[in-house]
Amino acid sequence: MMPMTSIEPTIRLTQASEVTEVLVQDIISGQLPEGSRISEPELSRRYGIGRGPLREAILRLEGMGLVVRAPHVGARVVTLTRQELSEIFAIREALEGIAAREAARNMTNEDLIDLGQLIESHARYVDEHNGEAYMDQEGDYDFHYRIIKASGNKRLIRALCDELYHLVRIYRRSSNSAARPEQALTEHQMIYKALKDRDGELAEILMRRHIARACREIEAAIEQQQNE
Amino acid sequence: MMPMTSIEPTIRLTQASEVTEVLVQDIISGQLPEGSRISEPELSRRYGIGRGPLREAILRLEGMGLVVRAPHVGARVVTLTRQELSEIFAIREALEGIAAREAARNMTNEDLIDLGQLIESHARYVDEHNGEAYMDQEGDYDFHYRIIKASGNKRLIRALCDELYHLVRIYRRSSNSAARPEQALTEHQMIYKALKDRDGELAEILMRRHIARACREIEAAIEQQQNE
DNA sequence: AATTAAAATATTGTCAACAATATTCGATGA
DNA sequence: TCATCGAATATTGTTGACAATATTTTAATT
Repeated sequence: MMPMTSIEPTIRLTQASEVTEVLVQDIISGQLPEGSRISEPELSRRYGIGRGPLREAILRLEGMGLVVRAPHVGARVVTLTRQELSEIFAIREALEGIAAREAARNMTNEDLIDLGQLIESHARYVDEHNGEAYMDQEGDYDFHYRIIKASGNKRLIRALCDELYHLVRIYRRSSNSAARPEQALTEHQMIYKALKDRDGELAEILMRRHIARACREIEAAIEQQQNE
Repeated sequence: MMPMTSIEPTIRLTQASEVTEVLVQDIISGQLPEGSRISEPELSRRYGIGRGPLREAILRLEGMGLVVRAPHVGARVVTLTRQELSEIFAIREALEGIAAREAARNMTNEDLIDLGQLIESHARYVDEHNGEAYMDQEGDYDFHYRIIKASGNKRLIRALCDELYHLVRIYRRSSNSAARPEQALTEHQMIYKALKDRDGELAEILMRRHIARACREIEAAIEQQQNE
């Protein structure tokens, strides 16, 4: 056993999965804007692959909710109305709440230590940069990612990390959402404390409020954006 | 506008979507048992269609979580371990809780009247049948369906009705889960009252407890089933 | 006999052509 | 000029063949 010494782990990804990644990136980056058509012949030419794998990729995007398909008509990049965005956040609130609750039960002590270090590095960053930017919001994602992963619920992880988050990122691209870093940091610290205390109920409540607040901020930002 | 008088609304479904339905039914009915391989050539012959539409159907099943696919190996019907079943119920608890909360805000008065009638018919049924069977559990689904639909959250509806429920139904097939009807009916009535009072918070709490209890019942049934 | 290696087989992944449907463009009429 | 109808075009849906990979069978060696 262990016959081959190949470092390269023979991960010859399939074309369909590769082009799926590319399409996700193109949508999130805005190269394929919201509402734009997904033309099979065009993309087939652009990426130099047949329509078969491309269709598989589009099917996957539909599963992620990044694309809407109509029979005999084709696929379009989803357009996130304000309504839909708030729908997505409602789901996120529910799911991440559960994730926090289960994480409180399932996190290892090592997980907790790592999470504490992450928060400390965020705190330093916010301190040094006078509350600006907050690591381009990536740090926020890190925090949420780790808790979701720590929940140990595979379907939950898939639903949040592989599906919902892409949708949120689409929105984040176009809006320069403020994201008050001190406030967020404080909330993270409280959630962390609840996790460390293994208080799943409290962790859930705090996580839900954290996300609900972020949702309200975004809605306010949209409001403001529309009034200028 | 409105040029054609065709009653038949030109719903010429695509082969892929038709075979998707068939496969879902076959999986839920147990004709394709848990863990069995999904062979493309075999099913292609059996249903008399090409492999293209069949692959699209399999992709969709994967999106629903009914099937697990491995590159260059193929797809298998998912096998629901006890662990996974409890994962699914955790997600259901979170999502249906939110659905109840939003339904309390968005239900029309007519929706409420209809729901009340549904509960009354359930009550009559339980009364007449001395607490047996409870309409093959279909009535329970009806109740949940209506609340989910009434939430008005399209993504939530899709996640619950088009994806999660199929998974629960797979399990229900093999187990003759008892489902104590009086208890369930009482819980339904309480949820209904909260909805009528437009008390979203309470409706959410009650719905979550309702589902958590069902989950515990199922786990107990599994336990018992294994010990015989 | 058991284990490994190699060939044969079967299955999945991909491609290119064809069929069915939708969209676009232009012609015709009022 | 505008609306409506029809032909032309383009796109999606489907098929069958081929390529790449995995699985099974067979053969050979220890």
